[in-house]
This record gives sequence, C-alpha cells and structure tokens, in this order.
Amino acid sequence: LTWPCSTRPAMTAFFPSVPNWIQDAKQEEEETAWKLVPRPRGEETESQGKCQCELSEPSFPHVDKLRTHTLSHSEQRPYNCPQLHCGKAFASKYKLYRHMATHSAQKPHQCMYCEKMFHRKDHLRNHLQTHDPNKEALHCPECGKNYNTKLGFRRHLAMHAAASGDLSCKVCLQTFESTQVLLEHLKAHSRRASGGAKEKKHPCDHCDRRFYTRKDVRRHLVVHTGRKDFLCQYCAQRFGRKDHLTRHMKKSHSQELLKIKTEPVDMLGLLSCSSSVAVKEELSPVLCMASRDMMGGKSFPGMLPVGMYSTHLQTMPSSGMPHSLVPNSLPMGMSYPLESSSPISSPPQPPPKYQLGSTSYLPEKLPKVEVDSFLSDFPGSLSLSSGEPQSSSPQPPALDEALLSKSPANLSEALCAANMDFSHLLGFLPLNLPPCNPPVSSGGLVMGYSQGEAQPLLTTLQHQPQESPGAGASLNFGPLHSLPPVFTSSLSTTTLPRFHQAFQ
DNA sequence: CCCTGCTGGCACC
DNA sequence: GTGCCAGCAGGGG
Repeated sequence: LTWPCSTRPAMTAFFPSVPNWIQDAKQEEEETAWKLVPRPRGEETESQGKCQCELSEPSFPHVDKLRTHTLSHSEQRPYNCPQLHCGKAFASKYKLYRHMATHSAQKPHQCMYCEKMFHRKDHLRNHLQTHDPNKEALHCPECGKNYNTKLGFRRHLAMHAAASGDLSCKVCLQTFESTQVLLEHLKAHSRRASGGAKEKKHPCDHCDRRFYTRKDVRRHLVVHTGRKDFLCQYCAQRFGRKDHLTRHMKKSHSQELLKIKTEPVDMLGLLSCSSSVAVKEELSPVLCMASRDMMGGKSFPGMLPVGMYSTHLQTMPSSGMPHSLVPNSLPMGMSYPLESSSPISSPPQPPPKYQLGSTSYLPEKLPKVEVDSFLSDFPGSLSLSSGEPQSSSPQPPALDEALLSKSPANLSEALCAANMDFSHLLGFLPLNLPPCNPPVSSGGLVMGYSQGEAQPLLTTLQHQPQESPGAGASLNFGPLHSLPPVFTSSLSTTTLPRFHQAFQ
C-alpha cells in the first residue's frame, strides 16, 4: 500500500494551501516512499535494516516505523491537527492525515450500489457488506444460529464454551470459578454498553432512573425537558424523538408518503427531505444540507429539518411576488441545495399538505407558544414578547426596534447577523408574503430579545400565562390547547388545516 | 483490521 | 419509553 488515496485529495480539498510543515511532511513521506507493509527483505536499505525497539520486542524493517512505534510507548503526539478548534494530535503522520480527512466534506470512496460515500476505503469495504445478499452469516456449527456481526458471533461462541465447562471467558479471557459465574459474566458481554457490564450505571440527573448507556440517558432526557423537536407536517403532532416521528409517519401518513414516493424524480429531489419538521437547535442549515448523507441516504420522506425552508419556498404556491428570502439571505456560509433554478419553474407540487409558512393557512398572527417554544431554546433566548414584559432581563430596545421594522427577509438577515440559527423559526414565518407587507410590523408578531437564560420548553408550554388578547395588543395564544377567538372563528375546523388544529 | 462510541431504527412493553 | 441491534465513523495497532 502506498499513500492512501482517500486521504490526500480530501486533505487538499480541505486545506487549499497546505501548511508548510505538512508539505514538508508530505515530501518526506514521498521521498522515503513510505509504506504500510514491510518491504521484501532484499529491498531493505541500510537506513531500514532491522530496528529494534528498546522497550518492547518487535523489530522494524524501517527506521520510520520504529520511530512511530517508539512514540507509541510515550504519550508523545507530535503531529497536531491544524484545523481550528480541533486540537487533536497524533503519533504518526499517517494518522494525522487520515484524521484530517474527517474535516473534509470530500469522501472519495463511493459505494457502487448506493450513493453513500466514505472517507476511508476500509469503511467502504465494511459498508459493502451491507449490500451483500449472501452476506457472510457467521454460522454457529453447534446450534446453527447465524450472526451478522463478529462481535455477536464471538459472544455466542463464548456462551457455548462456558456451557461446556470451560471456565475462561472467550471474549475477554478472564477465568471464573464456576460456570454459573462465567455465564453471569457473559451476560455482561452481551451488551455493548460502555464498560461492558450489564448494569444500569448511568443515572438520570432529573429522576431516579438509571440506564445502561449514556445514550439512553440522553434519549430519556426528553421526558424531562418536554422537548418535542420533531414535528409532523401532516398533522402537527410533535415528537421528542426522530424514530417516534418516523413510526408515526409510517403508521398515520402512509398515503401521503406514497404520493411523494410516486412523484417524478425531480419531485423527489425537491422533497428529498420531505414534509415534516425537525426542530432541533443542533440542526443548523449546514446539517440540513448534509441531512441526506447523515441519514444514510435514507432520508425519510416527511421529515424535514426546518432549515430547509428554501424547499418550501419553491414548493409553496406564492400569492405575491417571490419573497426575497433566498439563499443569499441565509446565515453566513450557508447554502441550500436549491435543485431548481427558479421557484416559478417548479412543477405543481402536491404534498406536503401543510407547508410551513404558506399564506394559505397561516393566520395573521403566529401562535405565540409555537414560536416562543422554539425561541426559548435558542441561546440568548430570543422570544416573542407579545408586548408583555418578560420575566427575564429587559430587551435591548435597539434590537427590538430593528426587528419590529423588518420585513421577514430583513428579519432573517437581522437574526443571521446576530449569528443565530433561526432557520427553524423561519420555517413558521409567513415568508412568502410580499416584502412590502411585513406581518411582523402589524403588531401581531413582536420579536423580543431576552438576555436571560433560555427557558426550558416544558416551562414555556406549561406555564405560559394565559392572557386574553387585548385590542391592539399582540396575540398571546397561550398553551397549545387554547386558541383566541379570532383564530377559531375565522377559520372553521373544516378549513383549518390539521396543523393549526393542533393549536386548539 | 480491530475496537469502540455514537446514532438511528425497530420491537416490545 | 426503553432495550436491543446494525451500521457508521474515528482512532489504535
């Protein structure tokens, strides 16, 4: 093996001008024709010879390899990643280069069976196994059971060994005093939890429950935070977890999904992410851009991070002039996968039924709780003040004023200027209104800025003070179950999209 | 190549 | 809501 082809292009893509020290290292690598495998003995030069490590047994055919090996005995990691805020360091140049590829979006190794791409050839090789219909099932000769993973297979064999009286664990080689104890021990191996022991040693900070893994704790956390970041755009149900939304979509909206699936290919492109909404603060537009990849190329139709609002802009019928909210008004450095050059040229789009921001459904005023619940999660806690004083620190008037006078597009720019990701909020704003008719200045939506700590959503949802909307005052829709008369009366439930019925 | 942490999907309660 | 699993991705040797 010579230089891994996966690393170099990725590195140069990421570092257009490679730092000098890296250039030097590269050159050095090239000059020494650095190999990952030992050369045939006859080809060894005097500089390689047999290099013996003073601390351990192995000898090395090449002085470079000895150097790398020696570093493994120390904590020395002289090869630092130059990527800002990365701070990782490695004992070998190869490891550094390999690591640096992870900073690059370029993945040179593409799967021939699907669109997935990988930084590394070995990862592609692993991935290819998932396409193999005759996937080498690890077959237990003793009981005939098949296993997909080596680890699972090894664990299984260990159980057989233990059952047959062997008192040593075939997984970790530990020896036990009895088969009983060994079998108990093997149960611990049957879990891949960190630490390996089958015990719930990860406590929840908010209750007495304990979980096997930290992941389980994190996943459990939504029970306490009440965050339901995954919205179904067909019925506005909210879920705390993506898999619950997926389950819901499959169960309740299979028809809609079918429609999407049977659309022409370009349609699929436009709706590749689909028609429901994940409101996650972690979901920056950048992530959204990469979402297809993140989801393993299996983006579920019906799940759309709100940041993808450009897609909505293309698909929604526009009652006015095309809004000025275009990718160049998006947060710095963000670009969206606009797959159609012109929104107008888009073919008529069927689903999703309830496009966020569509003027055909949106009430003049936004339900406060909805927007507020999103805003409350932002750093800086930008929230709808609705005219009532916030319990937290007063809003900086300047920003408030500025926001009040903004059209939605300008508003988005202002928000972006504040270096915040409001893509999910913007998905709810009537952004396709003509710029000359900014809804936010009508007194309905008042953007306030609170410097206080972000309020947990649970608090926002449960303790939102109920206020009747006074004349000229901003609307406060309160909790989800209440809706001001103007909303319920002007829109009958038959015409009210289910999205908004959810607020009732 | 291997190990391991993480993520997401699914089955089950 | 949780347990379990497959697959992905980063790092070690």
